[in-house]
Amino acid sequence: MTEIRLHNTKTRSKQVFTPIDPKDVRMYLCGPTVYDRAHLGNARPVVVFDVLYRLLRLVYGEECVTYVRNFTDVDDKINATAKARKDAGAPGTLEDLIHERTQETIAWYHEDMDALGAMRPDREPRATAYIGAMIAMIERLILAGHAYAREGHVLFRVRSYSDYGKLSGRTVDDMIAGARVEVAPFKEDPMDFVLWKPSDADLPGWDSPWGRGRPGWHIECSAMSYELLGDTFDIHGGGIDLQFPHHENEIAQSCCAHPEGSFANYWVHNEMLQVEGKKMSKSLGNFFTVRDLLNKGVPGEVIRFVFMQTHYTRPMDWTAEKAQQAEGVLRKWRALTGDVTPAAEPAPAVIAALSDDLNTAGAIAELHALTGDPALLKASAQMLGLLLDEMGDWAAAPEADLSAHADRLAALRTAAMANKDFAPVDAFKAALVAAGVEVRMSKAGVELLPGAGFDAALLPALG
RNA sequence: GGCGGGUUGGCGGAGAGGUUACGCAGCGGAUUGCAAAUCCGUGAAGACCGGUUCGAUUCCGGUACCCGCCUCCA
Repeated sequence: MTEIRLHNTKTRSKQVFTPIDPKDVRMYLCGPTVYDRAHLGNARPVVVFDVLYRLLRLVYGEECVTYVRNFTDVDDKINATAKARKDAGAPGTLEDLIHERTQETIAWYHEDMDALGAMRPDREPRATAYIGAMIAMIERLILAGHAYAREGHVLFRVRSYSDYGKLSGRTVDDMIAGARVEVAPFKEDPMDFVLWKPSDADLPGWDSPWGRGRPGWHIECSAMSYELLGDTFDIHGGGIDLQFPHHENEIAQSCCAHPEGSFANYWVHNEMLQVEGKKMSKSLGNFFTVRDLLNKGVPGEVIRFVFMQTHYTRPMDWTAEKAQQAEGVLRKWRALTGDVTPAAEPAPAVIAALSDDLNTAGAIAELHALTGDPALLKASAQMLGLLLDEMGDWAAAPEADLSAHADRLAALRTAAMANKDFAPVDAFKAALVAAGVEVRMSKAGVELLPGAGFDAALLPALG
């Protein structure tokens, strides 16, 4: 069996991956808050963990891997959008409008991530469907002395969990020193975080032993992973920005509510995305969504390829130049493998690269070495979620019958060869090139191919 | 202030204590009326200062610079 090694944030080292049960490998990824279109940074973990999912399925068997990615559909930004719609006169209750908003955002998310060649996880639980499980977990925490209710809130008692801070390598006292935590009079300790908070009439809420309210952000992942994967599972993933406080809090909640388990054995974090060397942010004006890129004509496959050229533990810089280069490579490979039947197995070198902590850049380097064997190239690329049949429309040559132009060019060339005046044939060729046609003239004849920027309207007249 | 990551050839970007990464671009050649495409070949690196070692870009320490998190932004 292929040995997979992963960088485990928990131990800060690359470790051999040993599943709890090779017949049931379980992975949880923190998914999006569904308040709007996913931006490009949201797509990075999706692609990273899609590659890991594909690798696990290959190594352990397709039926032996369970991949869970949640939708956070309880959020103030969602509430704000719904409220704005209601204030603008939209029909339905606030809850209806919230549901409407999250439904449409989830549909967008699926569209956009599908375009990147990301497989859908096995389970995509919505937080709102697990409120009961969250309340049950909070009650367990209170019972065990790890949480306390105050003024309609429930807070996690950080000092009650001695391992708090272990994942992110900090201690509670360190953090108090930096002290950028919300101070609330009802907190026993400034580091204590919210498990449950009260909702007023303008906010969505659920009945609970502590009154009508809504869950804090961290509890949903603890509750859903417990319900779907159990008290101990294999891999927990997400962006490195989630390491603290989100994942730290998840660990505290899960381990205190279910001390019989050990929660996630391997923590895998992807580094952040930058755009042209800078952090993507609205204030810098370099903020854009996956949909923006797709609409600009950047194929999802190109985005995926660019992502995969950088190791997931390194910051990834998105640049227009990389996208252009990636497109060129993919175009070439697609032309090479177009109607080829993929080999039965991907190349061992590609699997070896992936198995070494998801070395996608190394895997792509191996693909370059396979151009002499299109069937193997195709099988290997498809294992990585590239060169898939369903995502190749962008690379198809535009349909155009250029035979009349080819004949004309051939005639002009024949004449030029005879009278040594190449000006007319050069002019005609230049016009074709300007229309996006690739012109190939050899001693065998003339071949015209519609290229990437082909525009039939620009074709030269035949007269 | 606390914690963590990074610095590789013109550009992007990996692995490995000693042997060609790879891709793009460049250069030379074949081919072409000229090109394009294709094929063949090729130069080019490891922020800085020390240490360990027969030997370090790869291990250790320090310096500089960059970046992320500590603000429910992946």
